[in-house]
Amino acid sequence: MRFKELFIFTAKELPAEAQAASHRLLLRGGYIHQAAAGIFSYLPLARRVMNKIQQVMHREMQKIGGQEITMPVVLPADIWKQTGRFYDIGSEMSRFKDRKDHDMVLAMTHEEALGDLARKVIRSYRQLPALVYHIQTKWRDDPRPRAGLIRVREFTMKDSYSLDADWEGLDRQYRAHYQAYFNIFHSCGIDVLAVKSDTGMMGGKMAHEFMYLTPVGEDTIILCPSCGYHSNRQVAEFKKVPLPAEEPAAPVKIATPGKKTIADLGDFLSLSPEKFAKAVFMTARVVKPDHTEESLLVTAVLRGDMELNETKLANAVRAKELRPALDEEIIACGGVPGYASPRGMKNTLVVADDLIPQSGPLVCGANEEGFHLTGAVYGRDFSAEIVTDIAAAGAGSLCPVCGAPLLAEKAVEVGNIFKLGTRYSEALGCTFQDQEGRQQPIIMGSYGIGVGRLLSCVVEQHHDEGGIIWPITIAPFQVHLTVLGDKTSPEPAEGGEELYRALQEAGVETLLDDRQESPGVKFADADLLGIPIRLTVSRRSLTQGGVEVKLRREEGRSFVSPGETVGKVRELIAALTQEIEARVRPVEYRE
RNA sequence: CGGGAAGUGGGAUAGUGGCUAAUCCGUCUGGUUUGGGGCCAGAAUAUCGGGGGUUCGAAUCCCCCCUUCCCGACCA
Repeated sequence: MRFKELFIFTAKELPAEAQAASHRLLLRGGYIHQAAAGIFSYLPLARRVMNKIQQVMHREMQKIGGQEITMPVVLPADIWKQTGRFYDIGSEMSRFKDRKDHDMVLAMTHEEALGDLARKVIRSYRQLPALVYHIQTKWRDDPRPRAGLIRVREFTMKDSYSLDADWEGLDRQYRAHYQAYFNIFHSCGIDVLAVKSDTGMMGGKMAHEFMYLTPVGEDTIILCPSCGYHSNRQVAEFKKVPLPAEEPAAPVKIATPGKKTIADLGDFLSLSPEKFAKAVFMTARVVKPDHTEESLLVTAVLRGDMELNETKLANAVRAKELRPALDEEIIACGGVPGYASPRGMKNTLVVADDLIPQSGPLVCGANEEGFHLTGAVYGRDFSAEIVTDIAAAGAGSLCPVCGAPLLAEKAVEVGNIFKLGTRYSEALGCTFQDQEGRQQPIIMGSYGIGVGRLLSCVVEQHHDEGGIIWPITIAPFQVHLTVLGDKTSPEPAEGGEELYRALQEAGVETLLDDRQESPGVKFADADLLGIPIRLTVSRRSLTQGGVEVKLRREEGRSFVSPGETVGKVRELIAALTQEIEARVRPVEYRE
């Protein structure tokens, strides 16, 4: 490809809104163009990178027996009604009516579409197991797109779906994906961590997320530096240390005017936070079996030194949505905001963290303006309908495995795998006939990777001040050939053309910068675009033996004769490719 | 959805009631230059996000709306 003919523009300056490095560099390098919030066009360079990423995906999917299909982006709403997600999912899913007044949706994922397909195709256990995948557009009307391609509304996802006759089969496909996903990320040159995660709107039995650690991420990962335990904060466990046993005394009401927070109370009573029981009020939206919804005030009781994990609480009460309760809602159920406790409240579901029953006497609200209660004991002075783990792990919490202090890191979720089980097959009637002639639900799994998000994470990991530094496996071109010519000395231009032709014939993907620009512009653009192997033909290079060879990531440069250049380039491509592929290795599966 | 910020040629900015809306980058034409965004000369491109209002006069003040970004809620 000749730079002159490339459909691209590069920029020194860019819109002020771009913050993340990948966003800035992809914009400046002319890789992407934003059409609206979270909606992008992909220009030739980005398209080429995505094609390469997709090649890696095809290769790894086919290695584990995946067959490529394509499912539609516009789907009939009926199948989404059958699984219930038409009702469970809010405005993140876009709906419309076609000209015949049928309810339609834009696919935000394809479990329903695949289920609909599978129930028509699969008849017998002889057709199982099966694995199909596609690379297709998804639309999720996210309330807050951000950071370029990291979080968008329209995006391309590689999603695969496994169909099995038994749970062992699902387990095999799940583990096969676990390895295949590491292979994909390693082939693209990024390091990820697989963490156990919440199943969220997908439902199902188990899920892992593949996390790329970066400060621009929005998820929080809890890590143990000592034993390697790691988990998404949403589901992270940690070791809770009960307080030393204490003689329970009778509860005493004490005046605490104006002391509404644990910190204020702690100072006021000279007690540390773990001596308190705090009540956190959330309003949950719960979907009933008839698809109607009801609101419910949930009173979460935690020890004063702990924070509420909303995902854990939402799962404990099976809430579709959970938000902080308004004061009016608390008052309506008999609570006094700032001085509230489960004592004496009505019409509320009380959920206590599992540490609460193991705690001795605690200070809690008296449900009376200006008063707290000391010496409150679980079971005697207050109780809960549900007792389970609802506390959030954070930096400094203790590792559930080895007890060392945990770390918290930001991360981007670049992929996920779900053991769906029979959640979709039962709802949609995807059954097969087993060896005994009985109809059984198909056991499903689903597995996704966001292509654009992966691309931008690669940029996050591989860039410097000047621009991107692509891993050779997914670079838009392998070689960036810069020609510095001038009218009085046509030799560099001629040499460049000749070399370009030779590289083309050798099958090397080459971008030839044949523009009439100053050397500074050309080198700056080459740094920005990030093509890994750099060749320069100039008067100076010709006097030094021929062609200058340099890697984007290194300062060092060498000279080879024009005749040796293609061979040298092949050598470099092989070495760089091998370097990346050496990262592809078996990984240990961990729950 | 809550909080904050911003919309001025293609991009980045200046311009807080008064002349023909300014500067840098980019673009176009001609010339020059070719090892790190070079130089000279000339040119085109703006109903100042949209609508309404106040005023002799509005990019500037007021009201409504739209869009984008950031933080949160939410989300894979």
